[in-house]
Amino acid sequence: MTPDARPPERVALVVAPPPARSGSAPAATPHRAALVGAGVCRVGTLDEIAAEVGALESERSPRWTWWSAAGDASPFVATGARLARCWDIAEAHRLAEGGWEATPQLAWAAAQGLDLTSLPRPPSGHLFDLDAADGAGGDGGDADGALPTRPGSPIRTDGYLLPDAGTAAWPMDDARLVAWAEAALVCASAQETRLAAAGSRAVATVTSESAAALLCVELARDGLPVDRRAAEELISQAAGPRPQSEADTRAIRAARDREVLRHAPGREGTDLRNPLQVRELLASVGVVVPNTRKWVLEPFRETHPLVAALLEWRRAERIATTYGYAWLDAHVGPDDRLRGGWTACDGAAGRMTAQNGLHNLPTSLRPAVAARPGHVFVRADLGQIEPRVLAAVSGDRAFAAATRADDLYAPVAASLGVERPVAKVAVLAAMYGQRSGAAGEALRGLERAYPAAMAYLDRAYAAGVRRQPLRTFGGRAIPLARVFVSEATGEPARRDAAGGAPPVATPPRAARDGAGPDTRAAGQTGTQPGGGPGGPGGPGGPGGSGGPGGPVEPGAEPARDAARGRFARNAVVQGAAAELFKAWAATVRAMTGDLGAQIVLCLHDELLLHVPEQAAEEVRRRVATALDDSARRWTGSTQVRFVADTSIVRRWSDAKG
DNA sequence: GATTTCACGTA
DNA sequence: CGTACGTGAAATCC
Repeated sequence: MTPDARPPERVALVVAPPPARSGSAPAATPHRAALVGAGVCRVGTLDEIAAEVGALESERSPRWTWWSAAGDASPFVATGARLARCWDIAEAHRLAEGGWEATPQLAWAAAQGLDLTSLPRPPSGHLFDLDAADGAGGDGGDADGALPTRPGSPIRTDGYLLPDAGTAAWPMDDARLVAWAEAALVCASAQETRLAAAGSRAVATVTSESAAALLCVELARDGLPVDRRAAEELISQAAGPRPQSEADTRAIRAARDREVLRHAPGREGTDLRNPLQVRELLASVGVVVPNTRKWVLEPFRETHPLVAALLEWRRAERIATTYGYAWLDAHVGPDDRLRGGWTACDGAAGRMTAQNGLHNLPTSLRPAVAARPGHVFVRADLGQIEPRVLAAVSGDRAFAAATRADDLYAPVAASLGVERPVAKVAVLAAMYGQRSGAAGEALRGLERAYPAAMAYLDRAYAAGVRRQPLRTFGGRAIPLARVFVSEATGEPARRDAAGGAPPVATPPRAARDGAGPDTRAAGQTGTQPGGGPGGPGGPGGPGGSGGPGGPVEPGAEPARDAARGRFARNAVVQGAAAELFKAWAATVRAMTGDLGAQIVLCLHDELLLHVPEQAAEEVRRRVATALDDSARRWTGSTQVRFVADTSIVRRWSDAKG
């Protein structure tokens, strides 16, 4: 199909944001779009531009370039357009700079090498913005007095973008729309130049991350096919029949509660949804626990019938509240598709995320995910992806040799002279951090057998502790400045709201500007924790550079430091696995679209495709081929083998490999 | 009304 | 055998 080997031409595709809403009027859909590049410059209605997009796609297959897929590609995806190659400026920015915020203003400034700490912000007050939309509707500058370089341009004389360019507060006429598209071209090119200069494989990563972001828009559009009647049946088994009224709801709830409370005479008033009261309830029957979590209670199952009843109650309550009828009604459309928002990368290591239960649907409900008549699912799981990824990113020859086995742990066990389960635990402990050290001996064996892989993990850990810039194999910056743990327990590690940032829902960062001590001020020379893969495991010590020298910094806090170290060690593996997965998903998307296949679910190491029955075998073959192709491109070699278990099923729950 | 804590589902 | 994510209910803090 591809006519030649030249890199595809960039064509910017942008849409005007919906006009500022007046009063309580609902936000309108964008109605105009622009397309600029490859010798073409068009402005028009969405329909007009969609026709142009279709023609260009089939004739030139350009590198569609947009500020973000969600903002600019959605209207075209909605019409059913299938676009092959793209460059997503927001995703490129997230990759290069870390964190989640990726407005055009921020991405532009970073790409231009401008100081991010003095990024111009819009006037601020919300009420104020409405006035600004009218009053400053001309090409007025903002408070800084910085003016556009020329009428209609979003670029200020000081090099930054106008703070409200691209928003409803900067209403776009056709001239502005074209300038907005031209700015996207400039920004993307600058991003590419910077990424290429860094000498990494980051440019390739951006293209697959961009494809993943476009896939996310398609996933949100298409949804996951659900057998509604099967879902209702499963829910009713767990949570009882669908309530017909408020009173009915209360009665069913009370009945469920009674099954537990009858084991505690005299305490029928306990609110089972209140953990404190539950703890007291348990204490009253002699079960004294620090908290009432499932794994804490599990050992007490036989101690008192109340415990078993409570655990069963929790299971039912989970279905009733989170995955019950309300969930079904809210998120499964009239076409029997479960829909939620998707993001191409989380704020930490870069995995995909999904909302509305798409990523944490209890296995007990999975039989309800069923192919439509005339269709089947092709499901594919990557096997042992994380240790295989570690072999690739660390360049460890011996570990790479182990990946040639279908079961990687078998040769590892042989090398260490231990049983397979011991080898497995040791590898997992090495990758994820051993806190309750069990496999000490086996770990030392790993150090001897696979020194490069272990050193890679150690370097990541050290970089995390020292807050040194760190990147995944594919070039994604890992945000280390913001990881902390709650001091007391030392347990729950979380990122603060500024950086890690929730993707779609309820961004609570409304008035963020402090944003914490964002350490990416200057260079951001991210280092990978290991030597390049091509090189002979060259242990080119990254952190080196003298750095803080002493092992303990002034403000060192062991609990937090260790948590950051574990986070970093996990992130370089998990994040690289996410990169490979997305490259695979993008390749599958590209290779199977012509057969009518639709990717309907991405689950970290698993793909679910909805395909016409007669195409199933061919799709299954191509999914496997796609893995070989994307793995070879991603690793740059054939040393590390990746394996996928693929099957053709009618229900998601069928035939787990 | 927004944020935090607890709990639990997935990988 | 740890990290990450999203969700809901209740408690807590303005």
